[in-house]
Amino acid sequence: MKVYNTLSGKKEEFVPIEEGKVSMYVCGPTVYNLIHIGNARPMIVFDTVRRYMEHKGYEVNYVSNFTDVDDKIIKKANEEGTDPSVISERYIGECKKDMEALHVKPATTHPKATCEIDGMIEMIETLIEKGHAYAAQDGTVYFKTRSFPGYGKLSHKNLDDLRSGGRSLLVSGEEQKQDPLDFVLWKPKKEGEPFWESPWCEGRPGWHIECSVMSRKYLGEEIDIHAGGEDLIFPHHENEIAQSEAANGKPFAKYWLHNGFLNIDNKKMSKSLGNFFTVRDISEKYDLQVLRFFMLSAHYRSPLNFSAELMEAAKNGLERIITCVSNLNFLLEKAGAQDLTDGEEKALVQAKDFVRKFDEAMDDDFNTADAVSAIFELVKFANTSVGEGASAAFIRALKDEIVELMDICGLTAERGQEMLDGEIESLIQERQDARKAKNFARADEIRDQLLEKGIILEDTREGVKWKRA
RNA sequence: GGCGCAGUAGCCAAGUGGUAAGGCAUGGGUCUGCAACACCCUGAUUCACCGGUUCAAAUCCGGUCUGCGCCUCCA
Repeated sequence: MKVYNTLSGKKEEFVPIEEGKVSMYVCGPTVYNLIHIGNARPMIVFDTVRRYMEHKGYEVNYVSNFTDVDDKIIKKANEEGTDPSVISERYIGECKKDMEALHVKPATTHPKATCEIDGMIEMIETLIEKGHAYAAQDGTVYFKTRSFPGYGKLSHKNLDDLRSGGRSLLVSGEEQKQDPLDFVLWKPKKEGEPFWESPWCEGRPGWHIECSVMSRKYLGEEIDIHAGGEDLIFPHHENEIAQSEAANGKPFAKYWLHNGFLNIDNKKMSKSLGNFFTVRDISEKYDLQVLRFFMLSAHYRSPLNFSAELMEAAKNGLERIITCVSNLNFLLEKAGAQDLTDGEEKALVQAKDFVRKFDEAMDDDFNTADAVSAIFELVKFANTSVGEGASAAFIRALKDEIVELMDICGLTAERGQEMLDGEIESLIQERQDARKAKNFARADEIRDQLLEKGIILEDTREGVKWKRA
């Protein structure tokens, strides 16, 4: 399995620190509002990475934090006249609902920054002791960027470029910094802000230290994978590396994975442009599984454009796969013969090629676009090779393959066993009787009646099928 | 200014040296009482442009144009 490592700028063979196990940290959202579809991309793609790893037999320890102390949370709390924790708890709850609908598995641990303050203070103390950090007059603690030789290795920047190129870095008004590139580890409280006691002042942690501490606590000093959006490469992840490696004295994460941005009409999503969508917005029109499928249709490192048309296309494509599975289930019930014929055995060997293609695509830096295309090819194969007289074993084998590949992607291809109301069932029967008697007016009337209730009927050679709209 | 990414059919999107996957949409067909649904078939002599390397390039090198991101605790 190869993964693209931002650190080296190359695809590398994935070799976990401990055989058979994967430790993975994914930077989570700041919980000040409903998550937007951009937040959903890393959740979906790295959940898919996790699922694939698990499919390969790895035991994955997956940690993703909630940043629950932040200016925006405090601002919102002040606006509502409530405590910041009320805001963060509310949106953690909402975020978890969205994740569930997106089929993002809960992390092994979802740490919250506010519960890890002691660990942060401890790491900051270590950094000061080792000469990598210093406290200013007002109690602000800064990381001394120049003290860490590897600074810039992730984002491939060098300090001198940053100095000469940086715009506001030099005029940030933070003249108490020894160097403009130094960043905050601990900052003093302002009036009305939540705060914690510390050796330097009453205050709260900087953003970057949170992840270094939570990652170490739940996964250890050295981890396999650290992931997040590409915008986090600098400064967030660069700073995490500096903090963790300076404090622990050993390499931090072996592989750094970053997803590309989600754009709207090739523009960055922003509230000011009015092209801002929350996951909840999308859920009003689509099963969120469609959003997941849409995101998996491109490679995770590419920028991905979002639009209503593309969601429609994704919906139709996903529907094709789901329909195939439901057709197979339908045929399964009707299947006469149970055992595979020789021809069917050969066909199943052929079908394995698509499964192999799927695995090869995923092994190549999680190329979900290619993996999904393998599923489509398998669907086509099933559609063309399952005819009348196909054996139950054959149909089931193909169906199981499709369902399993979809499951690795976090997609549910098999509709649950939905029970028909006795009323609906009898209406369908009545319509069948009417059709037999060529009373098509009555038949159409019943069809319309059911349609109003969201039941779509399909008359096929094998009988009447129905589905919910 | 510094660093980086991208430009493949109407749209989306794989492919990174060996002669263009897959999906959506369109068109044709099958099925059907009709319809809807579904299914099958259908598409780039060509990969932004110009040069170069090579037996061979969408893929490598140089240049040009275009779009985008990061350098502001925005995933």
